[in-house]
Amino acid sequence: MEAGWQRQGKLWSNLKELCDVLRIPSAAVHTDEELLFQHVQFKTGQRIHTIGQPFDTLYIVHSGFLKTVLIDEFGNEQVLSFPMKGDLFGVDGIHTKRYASEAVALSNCDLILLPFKKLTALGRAHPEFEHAMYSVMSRELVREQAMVSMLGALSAEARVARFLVNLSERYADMGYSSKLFNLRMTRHEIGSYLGLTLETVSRTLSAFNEIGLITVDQRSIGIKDLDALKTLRRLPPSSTRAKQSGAKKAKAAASKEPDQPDGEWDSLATA
Amino acid sequence: MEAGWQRQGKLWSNLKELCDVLRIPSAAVHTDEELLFQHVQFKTGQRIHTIGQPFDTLYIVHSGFLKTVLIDEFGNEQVLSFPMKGDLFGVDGIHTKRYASEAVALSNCDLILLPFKKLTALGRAHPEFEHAMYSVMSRELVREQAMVSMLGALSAEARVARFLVNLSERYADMGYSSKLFNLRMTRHEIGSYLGLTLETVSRTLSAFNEIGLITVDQRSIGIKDLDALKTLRRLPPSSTRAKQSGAKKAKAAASKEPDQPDGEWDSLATA
DNA sequence: CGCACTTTTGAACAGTATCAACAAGTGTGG
DNA sequence: CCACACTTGTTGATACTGTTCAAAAGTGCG
Repeated sequence: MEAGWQRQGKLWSNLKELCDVLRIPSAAVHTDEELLFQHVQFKTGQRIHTIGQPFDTLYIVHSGFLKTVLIDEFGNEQVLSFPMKGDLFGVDGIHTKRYASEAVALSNCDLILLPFKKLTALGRAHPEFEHAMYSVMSRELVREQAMVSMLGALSAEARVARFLVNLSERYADMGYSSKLFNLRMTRHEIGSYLGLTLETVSRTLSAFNEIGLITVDQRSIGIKDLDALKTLRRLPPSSTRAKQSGAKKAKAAASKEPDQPDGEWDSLATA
Repeated sequence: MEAGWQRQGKLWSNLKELCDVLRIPSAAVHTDEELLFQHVQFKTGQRIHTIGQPFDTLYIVHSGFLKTVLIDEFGNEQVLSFPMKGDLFGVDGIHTKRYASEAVALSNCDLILLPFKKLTALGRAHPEFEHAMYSVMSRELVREQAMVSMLGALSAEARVARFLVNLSERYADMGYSSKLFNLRMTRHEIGSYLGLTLETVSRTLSAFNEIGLITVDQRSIGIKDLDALKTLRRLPPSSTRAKQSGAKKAKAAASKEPDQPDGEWDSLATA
């Protein structure tokens, strides 16, 4: 038992662990740093913060999957992002001192709390940490810009294709299989995220399956032709598709290859 | 002649002026602060930075109008924002140390240079300035989120309407008329920004003009019914529109009311 | 003055949304 | 344990919003 913060099933992290999760260099950080960061757990469906709630802390995903949403004047959800391991969220609360969006757990989650006061204090003590925080916020902004660009210019098929490619790369980053994974969100949520209806998402996934780019079985996705997905701009007409149905009846259902955690507390089992 | 930085037609600003332009509290700032920030001028059409160019400084618009764009693999521009007085841009360069977007002057511009190194140093010396910078970056993120939401959920008419409302409010903030102003960008650029074609933008403006919400004469826009623009979700069918053309033949062409600067160097004439 | 760019408007078409029916899976309570 | 309600996902038919292609007029600049 190396430290007190290991008690209670790892409810705390030190600065080095925080940096590692965020994928920022922790070289210059003193490993003897006393500062500890509290973890907090949420179960599937629970709300982390709501719109208008007073802001004081940022969240870093240690494990699990979430969505952040905006709610329009008539209660319709607009999905903004699907935070997962290593992502920071809550940043939109800094400006008005109130969260501008709502965050909901799509699976059981383990989050690291980063009080904004602590962040600024830390930035003053560790210049390279301050730089890293600006960098992470910049990364978020670039991500949003890419979303705007996608929504503004790409067809439905291209959006879904890029969504799958991004997810695949994200899973690879996290050390899971990039070829076989489960979606943590519904078609409706994907559609909202991509500016499409759930029917269009469903049809597009079916079409990709038909031409052998992927396999689909409910939430289970198998990537079969990553390059095609990456470069796809628009689908060939369905008349062309009808013929070439060959070797692609391999429903992914049977394969039980270990792809990603599905446990009670995602990747928290390493106690 | 109060200070050396007034020489050469106001090429420098102190910290207080910087904060004022950014609309952040400068109360705690020492007015005797020695630090000066260089200005730089760009003429219409000039490029401030390009994609991939090494990043080291942020820009704050002191006067003038710009656009920031992404360029896709085949050279198509995707407009991301239209920075104007008080806006910060270049933030997307922090993460990868290279600008992720390109900024172009739509009018003659006067920009304040904020070297990123200077920003971080300043943040350490003035905690409230550091907080303000986080706040401004958060504001940018919220703005991008609003764009994503708009592109994902609103009809073409609603997008154009909201664009006009935002512009109107922005002009009001800057002290210009919110009821009569000139667009600094082409229909094509507006369309790119809103995820529409230039034809749709043109048609929508014409339709708004027909039903009396605005007056349009090329780049000149007159706001006639702000509330209707704010709440507009979708236009009544054109068959309905045909009848009710009444008191709205007032082409804005004749009115030469002073609305905003159009000089050689926008609002730089106050020397 | 001429040429390139911008804007407007029309007509036909295409891509998605909408509406609807149904199937499969999940949880609840009798 | 099964009946029932509810959520999620698939697929089809149809309508409609916005794009594409095209033509012409207006604007501005060298």
